[in-house]
Amino acid sequence: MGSTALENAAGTFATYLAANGLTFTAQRHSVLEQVLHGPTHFDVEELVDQVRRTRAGVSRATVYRTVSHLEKASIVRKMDFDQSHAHFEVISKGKHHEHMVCERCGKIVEFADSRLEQRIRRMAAEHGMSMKKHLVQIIGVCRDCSKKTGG
Amino acid sequence: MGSTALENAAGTFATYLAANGLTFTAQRHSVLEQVLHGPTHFDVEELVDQVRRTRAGVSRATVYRTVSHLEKASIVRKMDFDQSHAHFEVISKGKHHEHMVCERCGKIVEFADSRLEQRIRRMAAEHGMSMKKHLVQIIGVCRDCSKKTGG
DNA sequence: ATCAGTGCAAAAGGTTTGCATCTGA
DNA sequence: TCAGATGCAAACCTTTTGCACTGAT
Repeated sequence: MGSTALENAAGTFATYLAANGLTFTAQRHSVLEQVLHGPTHFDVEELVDQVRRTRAGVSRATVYRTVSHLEKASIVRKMDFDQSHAHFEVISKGKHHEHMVCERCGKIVEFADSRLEQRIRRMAAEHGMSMKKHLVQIIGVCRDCSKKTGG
Repeated sequence: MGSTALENAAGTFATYLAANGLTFTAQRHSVLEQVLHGPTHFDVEELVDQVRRTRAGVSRATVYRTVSHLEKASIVRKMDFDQSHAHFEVISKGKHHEHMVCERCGKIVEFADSRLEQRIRRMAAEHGMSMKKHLVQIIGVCRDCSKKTGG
């Protein structure tokens, strides 16, 4: 299942582009490739660096524009972890999950809990909200950091 | 209990300022007052306008600096609803709550659910995370907007 | 040819900061 | 008095955009 996920995503992106009369250019290939090979969580500046390391000649503007397309194609998802800059997550074909963020080391741990999800759906329903998406974040100090200096 | 909450918050702020060798200036009074009189959720630009309406001569910089102090004093709390600009919530002495945001009209509804909180505490514990705070957001279309154009 | 894509540099927004001046305990 | 506070404008940072040029069909 190594390159399969990549091929799938590439297919998804190609479909999205075609459906919108857009072109799968070399630059877009580069950006997609780096997004899929890189960490699950990233911000655009990191991505620009990554892409530049691999392929010279992709401008910052193009990276931003491509990420925006990847978002529309549901290959990445914008996360509002921080107000200062955008942060994205590569959407795995896996299950929905939430996030824990360590405020000391910045590590992000994913978790899922069906009872939690259930509760959230119920709350939305009780308030007459047609839920499009939801977000759960736990901010604290992770196990490793607690060991180092105390929780 | 009308002005009591205000007096309490003013007291809290005064204590915070004193504890840090800072001064409770006229400008800081103005900003605090507007924060307490204004809506529970606000962004700085709105606050600048509000303060300006009441008292001329409070600069944007001072409003930003004061809000930052209010945050440290735990009178307001920064919310990461949106990556484009900071959004704050006045911390009521009331119970903890989460938020639902309508993506059509921007309305924010607060809700609380002990089972949800319980589940979150459990998840943190299971992952060895010492939780400092958490965040739950439900994004969707509210009842009113659903009525207007369909959910 | 034609229409989209790209790069560059400038523009845009929100937020922060340097500095000279003012002020309150 | 004198450290802290303020206002202004410039600086900052991330993200977006205008425009002329390039490229693929």
